[in-house]
Order: sequence, then structure tokens, then C-alpha cells
Amino acid sequence: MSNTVTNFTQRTINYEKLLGDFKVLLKKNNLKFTIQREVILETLYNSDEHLTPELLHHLLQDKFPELKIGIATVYRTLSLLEDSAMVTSLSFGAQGKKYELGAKDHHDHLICTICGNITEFVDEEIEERQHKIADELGFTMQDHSMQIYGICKNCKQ
Amino acid sequence: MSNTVTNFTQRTINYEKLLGDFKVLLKKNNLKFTIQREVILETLYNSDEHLTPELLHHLLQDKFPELKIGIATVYRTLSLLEDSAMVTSLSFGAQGKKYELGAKDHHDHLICTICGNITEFVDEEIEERQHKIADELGFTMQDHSMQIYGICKNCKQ
DNA sequence: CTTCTTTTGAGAATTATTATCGCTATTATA
DNA sequence: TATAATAGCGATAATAATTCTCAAAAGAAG
Ligand SMILES: [Mn+2]
Ligand SMILES: [Mn+2]
Ligand SMILES: [Zn+2]
Ligand SMILES: [Zn+2]
Repeated sequence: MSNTVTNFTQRTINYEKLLGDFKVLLKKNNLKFTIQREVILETLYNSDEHLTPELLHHLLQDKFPELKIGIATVYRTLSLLEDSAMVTSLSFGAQGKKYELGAKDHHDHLICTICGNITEFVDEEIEERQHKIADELGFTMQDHSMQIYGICKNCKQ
Repeated sequence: MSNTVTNFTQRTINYEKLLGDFKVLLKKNNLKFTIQREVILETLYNSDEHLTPELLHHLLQDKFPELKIGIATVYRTLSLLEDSAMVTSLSFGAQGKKYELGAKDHHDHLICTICGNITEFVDEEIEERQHKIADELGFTMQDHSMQIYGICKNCKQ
């Protein structure tokens, strides 16, 4: 059990709970609950992918054309959600960031350098070592991110 | 020994060797050995920091004002060096990349979220686990990067 | 409703990075 | 060393990603 690599695909929180948390957060900070913020949260929730702001914006335009959500609102809301730790971002070697809802359990990423696909995993041994290392070096650890780059099964053919 | 966290500060290659390698690399690819490429390599070698292209450009302007090195040359040369695996880059949550000479041994990073300082470390246990994980998931691992974010000793006061 | 405040979309501005181009420096070779 | 061929250079224009500005619209509270 302690040596296995686990793949996450399941959500660990339901949408109603998530939305409730979001509303509480907003109220606590004197922010308003807007339709834009709601549909952005919902769209993130319903996506299993890691989304760029641009891709998220396209999804929103497709699903909610009547709202005409602006790209600035997407950026603003992603920042808000990230600051509140409701989403996390992943920055790649090259350009841009990708966001995902943080309502999943913590995990790290295996990224195919050819097709760009991302496999998620978590390894308890590594998680433990990270804490030990931060302690030893006098850091109060807040977060960490780890990416393994390689060529996936498909791309090896 | 196998449970210790090691801090790297020393170089593992001397400059003459590095420069020789660079010249070989250039010749092999029909690229020319220019004074700009040389001083960029030298400046990277003499810096212990992780440099942004912009900061590197400033350093070059200070040390070699007569060359009037352009920012485009800095970007071009960093890309060349990265493609040739002579430097590696680190991309942060927010904006931009930072580069460092890859002539040091491989290591990961502990980054202070307040002052931005970077501590380097390597942990053999983690390195091993990373290989195992890639194998298990059918990836041919090419590289990896790991950052631990936290608050450093100084900033805790 | 009315008032007060926050948020929004559009588009301008900014920042980081890359592309273009005419001139210059390097390299190979005679 | 002189010459010719070619790659690299700096300046600057162009792009791409992100942030800012601002007037109008929407949400919260009473
Ligand atoms: Mn993920
Ligand atoms: Mn480093
Ligand atoms: Zn792939
Ligand atoms: Zn610090």
C-alpha cells in the first residue's frame, strides 16, 4: 500500500458544498456573488482537464453565450480563486499557466513532452520526504509542486 | 548518509572545460563562436543566482558596456544553451523564467514565498521514487522539476 | 425601490518573448 | 592575409499573455 502510485480521477467534494464554500468566502471578504463567478466555478468543476485562461474563456463562451464573459473576468476570477486556494495553477516550461480546481486531493503531475497530456499521481513517500526537507532547512512549508517530464505510452508507440 | 539533505554551492566543472564544451557544441552545429555568446556563458558561470533574461541583460550591460548586447541576443543565447542542456530554466508561478547554468549537479528548489530566495537541495530518496513512478505509469522519464514553497528562516523572524 | 459599492466588458496598456532585416563578424579556404 | 560565404548581431517591430482603466451594470442591504 505505501509503495503504490495512485491515479486520481474522482472528485472529493460535491458541487453544492463547493459553491457554499465559495459563497462564504465571498461574503467574508465583502465580495459579491455574481453569475460570472458562479459559471466559472461550475465550468472548472465540470472539467477534468487543466485549463488555460484562454481555453476556459472559450468554454464559457460556448456554454453561456448570453453572458458574453470577458477574458479579463476570467483572469480576475482565476486569481481570486487561486488566492483563496480553491484552484491551483501549474506553470509549464514554456508559456502560460494552467488551472485546475483544488477540490481534488493534492497530487503531482507527469507531463508528456510530446502530446502534452498530463497524468496525475501522488506518492506518500515523496510527500513525507518533502516535509522533512523543508523542516531540515528551516522552512515553513506552504506548498510544493512536482512535475515529471517524459514520453507517454501512446507517444512511444 | 542516505537520509541527509545536501545543499549545493560548489561548481562541478571549471570554466575552461565548460567553454571548450560550448565551442565543440557550436562547431558541431555550424554555429559561430561570438564574443556575445562567450560573455553570456561567462556571466552565467560567475553568477550563483538564478537569473532572469532581463537581469542577465543588465549584468552584461554593466560588465561589457562596449558590446551593447541586445536583449534579443540574451534570449537567443539562453534558448540555445537550454536546448543544448547547458542551462536549465525554472518557471515560477507568476511571470517569467529564471535560468541557471546546468553545469552543477541536478537539484531541486526550495523557494521562499516572501523574499523569493531559492535554496537548492537534492534528495536521493525522492530521485529514486520519481524514476519508479515514471516506470509504473509507462513513461520514459526525461526530466523532472520539484519546488517546495514556504517561508524561509529569515522571513519568519 | 433606493442607495451604495463592487464587478463587469471593452479595449487600452504593459510585459515578456519572438520575428524581421540590413549590416557586421566569424569561419573556411585560397 | 585577402576573399567569399554565411551566421549572428542590435534595433525595433510584432505577438502573446496578462493587467489596467473606466463608465455602465449588477448585487447587497435596508
Ligand atoms: Mn492536476
Ligand atoms: Mn538551482
Ligand atoms: Zn504523449
Ligand atoms: Zn524568505
